[in-house]
Amino acid sequence: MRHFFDKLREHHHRHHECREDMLHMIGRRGHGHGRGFGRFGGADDEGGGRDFRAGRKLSSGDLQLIILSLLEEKPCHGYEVIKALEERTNGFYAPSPGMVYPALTYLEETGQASVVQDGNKKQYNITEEGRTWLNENRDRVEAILGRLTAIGDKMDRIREVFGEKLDMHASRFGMSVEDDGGRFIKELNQARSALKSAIRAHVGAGEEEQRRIASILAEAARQIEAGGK
DNA sequence: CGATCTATGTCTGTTAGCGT
DNA sequence: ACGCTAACAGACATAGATCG
Repeated sequence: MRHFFDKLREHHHRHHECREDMLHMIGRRGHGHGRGFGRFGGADDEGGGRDFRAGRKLSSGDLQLIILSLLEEKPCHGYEVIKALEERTNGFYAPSPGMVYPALTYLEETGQASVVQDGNKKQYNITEEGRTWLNENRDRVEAILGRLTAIGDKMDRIREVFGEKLDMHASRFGMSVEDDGGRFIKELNQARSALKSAIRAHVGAGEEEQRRIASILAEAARQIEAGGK
Protein backbone atom coordinates (compact mmCIF):
# COMPACT_ATOMS: atom_id res chain seq x y z
CA MET A 1 0.00 0.00 0.00
CA ARG A 2 1.23 3.44 -0.82
CA HIS A 3 1.40 5.61 2.24
CA PHE A 4 -0.14 8.98 2.58
CA PHE A 5 3.12 10.86 2.46
CA ASP A 6 4.25 9.08 -0.64
CA LYS A 7 0.99 9.95 -2.25
CA LEU A 8 1.11 13.52 -1.02
CA ARG A 9 4.68 13.97 -2.19
CA GLU A 10 3.80 12.51 -5.55
CA HIS A 11 0.86 14.87 -5.68
CA HIS A 12 3.10 17.78 -4.72
CA HIS A 13 5.65 16.74 -7.31
CA ARG A 14 3.03 16.79 -9.97
CA HIS A 15 2.19 20.34 -9.01
CA HIS A 16 5.85 21.23 -8.95
CA GLU A 17 6.40 19.88 -12.41
CA CYS A 18 3.29 21.50 -13.71
CA ARG A 19 3.61 24.83 -12.01
CA GLU A 20 2.34 26.71 -15.01
CA ASP A 21 -0.66 24.44 -15.24
CA MET A 22 -1.27 24.83 -11.56
CA LEU A 23 -1.33 28.59 -11.74
CA HIS A 24 -3.92 28.28 -14.43
CA MET A 25 -5.86 25.77 -12.45
CA ILE A 26 -6.07 28.05 -9.47
CA GLY A 27 -9.31 29.84 -9.80
CA ARG A 28 -11.18 27.16 -11.60
CA ARG A 29 -12.89 24.08 -10.47
CA GLY A 30 -11.47 20.63 -10.72
CA HIS A 31 -10.76 19.31 -14.16
CA GLY A 32 -9.66 15.91 -15.27
CA HIS A 33 -9.72 13.96 -12.07
CA GLY A 34 -12.20 16.41 -10.88
CA ARG A 35 -11.08 16.93 -7.36
CA GLY A 36 -8.85 19.24 -5.49
CA PHE A 37 -8.76 22.86 -6.37
CA GLY A 38 -11.56 25.00 -5.19
CA ARG A 39 -13.18 22.29 -3.18
CA PHE A 40 -13.90 24.42 -0.21
CA GLY A 41 -15.05 27.21 -2.42
CA GLY A 42 -12.79 29.33 -4.46
CA ALA A 43 -13.17 32.97 -5.18
CA ASP A 44 -15.84 32.12 -7.69
CA ASP A 45 -17.82 30.04 -5.31
CA GLU A 46 -21.06 31.39 -4.17
CA GLY A 47 -22.91 31.31 -0.94
CA GLY A 48 -20.17 29.76 1.13
CA GLY A 49 -22.71 27.62 2.85
CA ARG A 50 -22.51 24.67 0.54
CA ASP A 51 -20.10 21.86 1.07
CA PHE A 52 -20.33 22.78 4.69
CA ARG A 53 -19.32 19.46 6.09
CA ALA A 54 -16.51 17.72 7.75
CA GLY A 55 -13.68 16.84 5.46
CA ARG A 56 -11.49 18.77 3.14
CA LYS A 57 -11.97 22.47 3.33
CA LEU A 58 -9.05 23.78 1.35
CA SER A 59 -7.16 22.36 -1.55
CA SER A 60 -3.42 21.91 -1.09
CA GLY A 61 -2.78 24.86 -3.41
CA ASP A 62 -5.09 27.06 -1.38
CA LEU A 63 -3.51 25.94 1.84
CA GLN A 64 -0.05 26.76 0.52
CA LEU A 65 -1.20 30.23 -0.43
CA ILE A 66 -2.76 30.80 2.97
CA ILE A 67 0.38 29.58 4.70
CA LEU A 68 2.48 31.91 2.56
CA SER A 69 0.29 34.81 3.55
CA LEU A 70 0.81 33.90 7.20
CA LEU A 71 4.56 33.67 6.63
CA GLU A 72 4.46 37.08 4.99
CA GLU A 73 3.01 38.52 8.18
CA LYS A 74 5.60 36.85 10.34
CA PRO A 75 7.88 33.82 10.24
CA CYS A 76 6.13 30.81 11.76
CA HIS A 77 6.74 27.20 12.54
CA GLY A 78 4.22 24.51 11.68
CA TYR A 79 2.40 24.48 14.95
CA GLU A 80 1.97 28.24 14.82
CA VAL A 81 0.46 27.98 11.36
CA ILE A 82 -2.15 25.52 12.65
CA LYS A 83 -2.95 27.71 15.62
CA ALA A 84 -3.10 30.88 13.55
CA LEU A 85 -5.59 29.35 11.12
CA GLU A 86 -7.65 27.93 13.94
CA GLU A 87 -7.73 31.32 15.61
CA ARG A 88 -8.65 33.17 12.42
CA THR A 89 -11.59 30.88 11.80
CA ASN A 90 -12.89 30.72 15.35
CA GLY A 91 -11.88 27.09 15.52
CA PHE A 92 -13.68 26.18 12.30
CA TYR A 93 -10.57 25.24 10.37
CA ALA A 94 -7.47 23.88 12.02
CA PRO A 95 -5.55 21.94 9.40
CA SER A 96 -4.01 18.76 10.71
CA PRO A 97 -0.25 18.26 10.95
CA GLY A 98 -0.63 15.80 8.11
CA MET A 99 -1.54 18.74 5.90
CA VAL A 100 0.55 21.55 7.28
CA TYR A 101 3.99 19.98 7.52
CA PRO A 102 4.05 18.50 4.03
CA ALA A 103 2.76 21.84 2.71
CA LEU A 104 5.58 23.68 4.48
CA THR A 105 8.09 21.16 3.16
CA TYR A 106 6.70 21.66 -0.31
CA LEU A 107 7.04 25.44 0.00
CA GLU A 108 10.62 24.93 1.10
CA GLU A 109 11.37 22.53 -1.77
CA THR A 110 9.96 24.94 -4.31
CA GLY A 111 11.93 27.83 -2.88
CA GLN A 112 8.90 29.81 -1.78
CA ALA A 113 9.89 29.54 1.84
CA SER A 114 13.19 29.22 3.60
CA VAL A 115 13.83 27.38 6.82
CA VAL A 116 15.76 28.48 9.84
CA GLN A 117 16.47 25.75 12.35
CA ASP A 118 15.35 27.11 15.69
CA GLY A 119 16.44 24.51 18.23
CA ASN A 120 14.16 21.54 17.66
CA LYS A 121 11.77 23.69 15.66
CA LYS A 122 11.83 24.82 12.06
CA GLN A 123 10.92 28.40 11.47
CA TYR A 124 9.70 29.14 7.97
CA ASN A 125 10.20 32.48 6.24
CA ILE A 126 8.72 33.63 2.98
CA THR A 127 11.23 34.13 0.15
CA GLU A 128 11.12 36.59 -2.74
CA GLU A 129 9.82 33.82 -4.96
CA GLY A 130 7.10 33.07 -2.48
CA ARG A 131 6.22 36.73 -2.25
CA THR A 132 5.96 36.95 -6.02
CA TRP A 133 3.67 33.95 -6.20
CA LEU A 134 1.61 35.34 -3.35
CA ASN A 135 1.27 38.70 -5.09
CA GLU A 136 0.20 36.97 -8.30
CA ASN A 137 -2.57 35.26 -6.34
CA ARG A 138 -3.36 38.02 -3.88
CA ASP A 139 -7.02 38.23 -4.85
CA ARG A 140 -7.50 34.55 -4.29
CA VAL A 141 -5.81 34.62 -0.91
CA GLU A 142 -7.98 37.52 0.19
CA ALA A 143 -11.07 35.67 -0.97
CA ILE A 144 -10.14 32.48 0.85
CA LEU A 145 -9.22 34.27 4.04
CA GLY A 146 -12.36 36.34 3.87
CA ARG A 147 -14.47 33.26 3.43
CA LEU A 148 -12.75 31.38 6.23
CA THR A 149 -13.23 34.32 8.56
CA ALA A 150 -16.85 34.71 7.54
CA ILE A 151 -17.57 31.02 8.07
CA GLY A 152 -15.76 31.16 11.39
CA ASP A 153 -18.00 34.01 12.48
CA LYS A 154 -21.04 32.15 11.24
CA MET A 155 -20.02 29.02 13.13
CA ASP A 156 -19.51 31.08 16.22
CA ARG A 157 -23.04 32.47 16.03
CA ILE A 158 -24.51 29.03 15.36
CA ARG A 159 -22.63 27.55 18.29
CA GLU A 160 -23.80 30.35 20.49
CA VAL A 161 -27.42 29.84 19.51
CA PHE A 162 -27.28 26.09 20.01
CA GLY A 163 -25.07 26.25 23.04
CA GLU A 164 -22.20 24.29 21.58
CA LYS A 165 -19.80 27.08 22.28
CA LEU A 166 -20.84 26.98 25.87
CA ASP A 167 -20.64 23.20 25.92
CA MET A 168 -17.12 23.44 24.55
CA HIS A 169 -15.98 26.01 27.06
CA ALA A 170 -17.83 24.34 29.88
CA SER A 171 -16.19 21.00 29.27
CA ARG A 172 -12.82 22.63 28.79
CA PHE A 173 -13.07 24.32 32.15
CA GLY A 174 -14.68 21.42 33.90
CA MET A 175 -18.05 23.09 34.19
CA SER A 176 -21.45 21.63 33.57
CA VAL A 177 -23.30 22.60 30.42
CA GLU A 178 -25.68 24.66 32.44
CA ASP A 179 -22.87 26.66 33.95
CA ASP A 180 -21.82 29.30 31.44
CA GLY A 181 -20.32 31.70 33.89
CA GLY A 182 -23.54 33.55 34.51
CA ARG A 183 -24.33 34.82 31.02
CA PHE A 184 -27.65 33.02 30.99
CA ILE A 185 -29.75 31.94 33.90
CA LYS A 186 -29.83 28.25 34.76
CA GLU A 187 -33.43 27.73 33.57
CA LEU A 188 -32.60 29.17 30.13
CA ASN A 189 -29.58 26.95 29.69
CA GLN A 190 -31.58 23.89 30.74
CA ALA A 191 -34.33 24.76 28.30
CA ARG A 192 -31.82 25.25 25.52
CA SER A 193 -30.23 21.95 26.32
CA ALA A 194 -33.63 20.23 26.27
CA LEU A 195 -34.41 21.82 22.91
CA LYS A 196 -31.15 20.57 21.47
CA SER A 197 -31.82 17.03 22.68
CA ALA A 198 -35.37 17.08 21.35
CA ILE A 199 -34.23 18.18 17.90
CA ARG A 200 -31.45 15.62 17.82
CA ALA A 201 -33.92 12.92 18.77
CA HIS A 202 -35.94 13.79 15.68
CA VAL A 203 -33.14 13.67 13.16
CA GLY A 204 -34.52 11.74 10.21
CA ALA A 205 -38.13 12.30 11.18
CA GLY A 206 -40.75 12.35 8.45
CA GLU A 207 -41.64 15.47 6.50
CA GLU A 208 -44.87 15.99 8.44
CA GLU A 209 -43.08 15.76 11.77
CA GLN A 210 -40.37 18.14 10.58
CA ARG A 211 -43.04 20.65 9.59
CA ARG A 212 -44.58 20.38 13.03
CA ILE A 213 -41.18 21.00 14.66
CA ALA A 214 -40.45 23.90 12.33
CA SER A 215 -43.75 25.61 13.16
CA ILE A 216 -43.12 25.19 16.89
CA LEU A 217 -39.65 26.71 16.56
CA ALA A 218 -40.91 29.52 14.35
CA GLU A 219 -43.61 30.35 16.88
CA ALA A 220 -41.07 30.25 19.71
CA ALA A 221 -38.76 32.53 17.74
CA ARG A 222 -41.64 34.92 17.08
CA GLN A 223 -42.50 35.08 20.77
CA ILE A 224 -38.84 35.60 21.73
CA GLU A 225 -38.48 38.38 19.17
CA ALA A 226 -41.67 40.04 20.44
CA GLY A 227 -40.25 40.18 23.95
CA GLY A 228 -42.65 40.66 26.85
CA LYS A 229 -45.17 42.57 24.73
C1' DC B 1 4.25 19.90 26.96
C1' DG B 2 5.19 21.63 22.39
C1' DA B 3 6.75 20.49 17.84
C1' DT B 4 7.39 17.34 14.27
C1' DC B 5 6.82 13.19 11.77
C1' DT B 6 4.65 8.73 10.42
C1' DA B 7 1.16 5.10 9.76
C1' DT B 8 -3.37 4.13 9.14
C1' DG B 9 -8.31 4.76 8.57
C1' DT B 10 -12.24 7.24 6.60
C1' DC B 11 -14.79 9.74 3.37
C1' DT B 12 -15.92 11.08 -1.15
C1' DG B 13 -15.71 11.31 -6.05
C1' DT B 14 -14.18 9.03 -10.42
C1' DT B 15 -13.65 5.29 -13.47
C1' DA B 16 -14.56 1.05 -15.58
C1' DG B 17 -17.17 -2.91 -16.30
C1' DC B 18 -21.40 -5.00 -16.69
C1' DG B 19 -26.29 -5.92 -17.68
C1' DT B 20 -30.54 -4.08 -19.56
C1' DA C 1 -27.59 5.24 -23.91
C1' DC C 2 -28.58 4.42 -19.25
C1' DG C 3 -28.21 2.82 -14.54
C1' DC C 4 -25.89 0.24 -11.18
C1' DT C 5 -21.89 -1.20 -8.60
C1' DA C 6 -17.21 -2.42 -7.28
C1' DA C 7 -12.64 -0.93 -7.47
C1' DC C 8 -9.75 2.69 -7.27
C1' DA C 9 -7.64 7.17 -6.09
C1' DG C 10 -7.22 11.58 -3.77
C1' DA C 11 -7.66 14.39 0.30
C1' DC C 12 -7.73 14.62 4.82
C1' DA C 13 -8.01 13.54 10.00
C1' DT C 14 -6.44 11.07 13.78
C1' DA C 15 -3.55 8.56 16.80
C1' DG C 16 0.68 7.65 18.27
C1' DA C 17 5.80 7.88 18.33
C1' DT C 18 9.80 10.59 18.91
C1' DC C 19 12.59 14.34 20.41
C1' DG C 20 13.99 18.26 23.17
